[in-house]
Amino acid sequence: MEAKEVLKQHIAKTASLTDEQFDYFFSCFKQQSYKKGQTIIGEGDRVECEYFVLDGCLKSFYINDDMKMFILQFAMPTWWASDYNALYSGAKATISIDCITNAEVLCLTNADREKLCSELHQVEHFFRWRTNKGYVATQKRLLSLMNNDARHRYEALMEQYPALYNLVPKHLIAAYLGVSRETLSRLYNS
Amino acid sequence: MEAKEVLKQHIAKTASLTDEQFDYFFSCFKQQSYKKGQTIIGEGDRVECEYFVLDGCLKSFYINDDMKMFILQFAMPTWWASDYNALYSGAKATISIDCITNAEVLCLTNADREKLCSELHQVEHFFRWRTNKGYVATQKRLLSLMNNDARHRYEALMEQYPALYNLVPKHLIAAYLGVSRETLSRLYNS
DNA sequence: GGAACTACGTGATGTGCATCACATTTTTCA
DNA sequence: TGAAAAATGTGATGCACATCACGTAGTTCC
Repeated sequence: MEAKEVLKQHIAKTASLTDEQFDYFFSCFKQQSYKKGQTIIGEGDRVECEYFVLDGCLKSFYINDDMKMFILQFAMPTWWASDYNALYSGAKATISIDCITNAEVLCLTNADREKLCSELHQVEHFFRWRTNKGYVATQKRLLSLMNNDARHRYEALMEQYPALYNLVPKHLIAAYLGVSRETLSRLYNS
Repeated sequence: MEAKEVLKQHIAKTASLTDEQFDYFFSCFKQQSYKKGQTIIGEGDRVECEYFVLDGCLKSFYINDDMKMFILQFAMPTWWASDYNALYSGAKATISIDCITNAEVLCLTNADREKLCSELHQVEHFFRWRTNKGYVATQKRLLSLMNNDARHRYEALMEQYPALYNLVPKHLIAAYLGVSRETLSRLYNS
């Protein structure tokens, strides 16, 4: 399917735009291809855009002082990703994004999003809903991290996103769950 | 200060409403008083409203099967609280809210918020920004939970919200940080 | 003002998971 | 296609924190 059509159907679930409005909306996006392993946002970068995934899989992550990686999100097709703190505030990126597989994305600059939101009420509506969904999901994950042990979290993740099992290396799944790769390995070999 | 004025100044930071628009906006809120210990949202309730805190302190929390409590948020004046998953989806509450101190709040029903958002573009703008802020803060807390040990998290919390130290019992701070009350007690007595 | 409840402190013990170390397999790419 | 790099498996050891148990101080409220 066309990039345009993918985005259109995605938006249509929560906002109703006329064809002209959607054409204008879509015209603000820039399509871009990335290779596996390529960096989209690096630590310390100025963050200009957010990214809508058309194809492939991204990860957004944080690396601490001991070079340990923590994954915030695996971004699959129709998911959005960015360092939203940096993007909204103008601060430098603390969250990085790179490509787990080759990827095809649509880029939208912060300036264009704000412009679209102020020009088209329905676009603002869409972004409110999207952000709300992310907020609720993140709260749920926070609770899961406090409440459940590593095995529970692993099983819950595999149940919700079975595709991840073959798509992303195990040590990245560990970095998402917040356990060491060794512990994760022991979990599913028993 | 008047409830109306508190809300007005709060909104004005991110949205510009005319006086008439704000009057209409405010007319959708219902002011309510609660006593210390009182439940605002109980597990399993239908959630009708979200709450804007004028005075006092609320907590939003989850209780697991072992009756262990995990606190998502301490809601202080000018903060918003609800079970947003239940509120938006119509599902029954899994998050509860009650009062740590006597409290004064403004209630806004889900239906009224959606109505206001669709009628007044600036209101939708406000709620997009508020939710975005919550999203970013929750992500940050998730990272902190994965990255830092209990002492770090405790010190970061006390630095950011020193008022909590005298305002809320220590075992609730423990439930927020995701450690046992015993461990927390040992942390700051050393 | 005394009983009941809640908050808090602190020792002893247990455990889930991290860390270190090294072997093995799989993937990458020149 | 063969060498280097990345991913994975597995044992041994250590530690941060949970849990249990019990004592004390402060608060609530009939």
